[in-house]
Amino acid sequence: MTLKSNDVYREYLSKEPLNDRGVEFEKELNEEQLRVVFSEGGPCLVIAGAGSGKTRTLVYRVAKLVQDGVPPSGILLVTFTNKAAREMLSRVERLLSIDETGAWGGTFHHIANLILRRHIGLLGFRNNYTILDEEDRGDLVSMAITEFSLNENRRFPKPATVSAILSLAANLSVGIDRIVADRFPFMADLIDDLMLIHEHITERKLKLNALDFDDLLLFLKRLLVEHDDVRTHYVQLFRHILVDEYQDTSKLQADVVDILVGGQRNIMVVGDDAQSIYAFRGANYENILGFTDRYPDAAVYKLQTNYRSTQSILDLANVSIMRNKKQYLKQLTATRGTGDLPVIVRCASTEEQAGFIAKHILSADAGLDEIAVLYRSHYHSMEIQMELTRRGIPYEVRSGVRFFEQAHIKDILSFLRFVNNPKDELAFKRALKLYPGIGMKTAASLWSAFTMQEYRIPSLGADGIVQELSSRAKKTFRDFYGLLFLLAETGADVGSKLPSDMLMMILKSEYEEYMKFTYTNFESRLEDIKQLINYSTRFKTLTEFLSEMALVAVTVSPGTGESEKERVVLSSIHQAKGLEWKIVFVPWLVDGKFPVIRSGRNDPSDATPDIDSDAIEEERRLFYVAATRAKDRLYLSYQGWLPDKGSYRNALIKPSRFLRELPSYAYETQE
DNA sequence: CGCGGAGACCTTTTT
DNA sequence: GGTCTCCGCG
Repeated sequence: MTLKSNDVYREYLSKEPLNDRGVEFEKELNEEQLRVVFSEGGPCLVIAGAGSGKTRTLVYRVAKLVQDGVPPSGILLVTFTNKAAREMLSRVERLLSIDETGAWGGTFHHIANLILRRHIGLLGFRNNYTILDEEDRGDLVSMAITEFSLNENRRFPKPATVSAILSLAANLSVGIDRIVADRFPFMADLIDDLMLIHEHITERKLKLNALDFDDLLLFLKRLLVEHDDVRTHYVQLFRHILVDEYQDTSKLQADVVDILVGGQRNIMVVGDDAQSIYAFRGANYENILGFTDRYPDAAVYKLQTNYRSTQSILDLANVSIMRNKKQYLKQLTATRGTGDLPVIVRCASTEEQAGFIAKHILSADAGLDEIAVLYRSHYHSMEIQMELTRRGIPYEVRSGVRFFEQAHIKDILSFLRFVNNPKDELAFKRALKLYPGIGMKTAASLWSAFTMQEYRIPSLGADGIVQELSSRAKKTFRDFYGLLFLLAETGADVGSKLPSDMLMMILKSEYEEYMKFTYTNFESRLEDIKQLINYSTRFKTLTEFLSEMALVAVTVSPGTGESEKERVVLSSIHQAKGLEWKIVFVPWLVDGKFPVIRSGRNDPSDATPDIDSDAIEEERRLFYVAATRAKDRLYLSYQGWLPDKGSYRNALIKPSRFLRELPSYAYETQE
């Protein structure tokens, strides 16, 4: 069946104009996009190039569904970041001139959490479970390593590596042995130990009543597979499922989606295989390549018109990505004309590069908020930050330390974490150790005393277990315990006290005194905590607040000009996905830095100086993502000299292979 | 047993 | 820069 989309669209509008915004509809979407928006139910795969308006298409699709009478709560919109979800839903709201769509929108993890809170009892957990972040899981792993003395005879990989392996196994739905064989062959002799650790921390998490990020997805799948009634409920609830950035979904996530789609098969996925940059985390682009095998009746649309960049920028991106073997062929065409050639800039040093960027920012014919610096690794931004600060250019760093992951924020949150979930040993110890005179040992013995009281705060008499402590420790434990008692005072229903009130109580307790005493940067810590309290006022329950802390990434901006509206954005390329700026700088295009060469690979059999092709292809896609963020101007820069580790001299450096492999017609050079 | 200081080491990307 | 480890003192 072929449809003349414009006709359909006109007919549709004549019947039901999209309020006063119908005009926007016509202006913004092209024929192909309209066809996607108006496609009748059923599976739908949209393979769309960079800058093609994928998000817009999804937004309009959701709006149309709502207008067609699909209850908003029957729409599940899965996006990559919570921010993207919020933005998309608010665009739908504006489009329909309503206050709230009521659609379910968010990341896989967010949605999993919403569903699990209601049903996790079926899996043996309690619904006040803690969500563990990467650091917490790393701690669990290292505790296991210590417990089994795995470090004694040989050098054991870092907890983060172990964690990554476990995570990949979960997300790709395969055994640990497969992951090790495929991606970590040099660890083949450690498989038994890895299994041991895995089993151990799985048990441990059950005891802690805690789930890590992967568990959220893993348990959601289990819940849906094992409990027919729950599955039926959500399959019927979500009449339409839309997934953005499908190229970056993992096997596990695709499985969950396939289950939720059920018999209705109203699924639409949108993605660009050329922008798959999360394989290291278990993204599996078999999902997008194999979509039509799983849904043979799927309608497939290719969006190849680019509305963002000039043709010169696209040409450079296209010619670069052509070198990748694994891809759908797409030929992007710009609607915006040729534009200026991208510029490759050779700088002598890292500092000079920072100077160059700052100078061009100042002389650019664009607002500061239309300019971004996108880099491969966080530390690439160091000198640039310094230079921008020096010249008083306001900027905002979007990568790096997240606000809620800062030690002092996690410190104060650990009180709440514990009150919310009294089985959370990690939180108990973390909070307790903040008090002077309490270290590892004391915390551990107090924990075992506490667990004897069956995890109930009010039932524990503080004095009952402090007798053997030093007098200083005694006093601090009484303080600590008194505070917990106060926080949990309401007894049965912890949720009846507002999170912000609880944070205030912590601050008003002796804790503030200790903080003043312990930290030299007390003032700035206090400032952060006040910000946290401010942020927390929008949450009514503790569980909701803590979930948000765990699942939403808000980065700390050490940048200058907090109050300025116009700020240059400094971001990792990963975090810049889906965004666009008039002018984009990509620094550190240096051999070994971008693409990254993992020097830490202790694989003796890996004698090849080259990086394996899968990894290099992912790096190239990353380069592609970076280049296609630019609308008008693209500056690619590298340093000729870099400080060499181990010697006093600077080492001569080659430009990145991504620059060397470009044909000379694709760019101009500048010193 | 807690804690602070000194020095080494390492830096991919993140929900 | 940030974190981890070791050491010596109270």
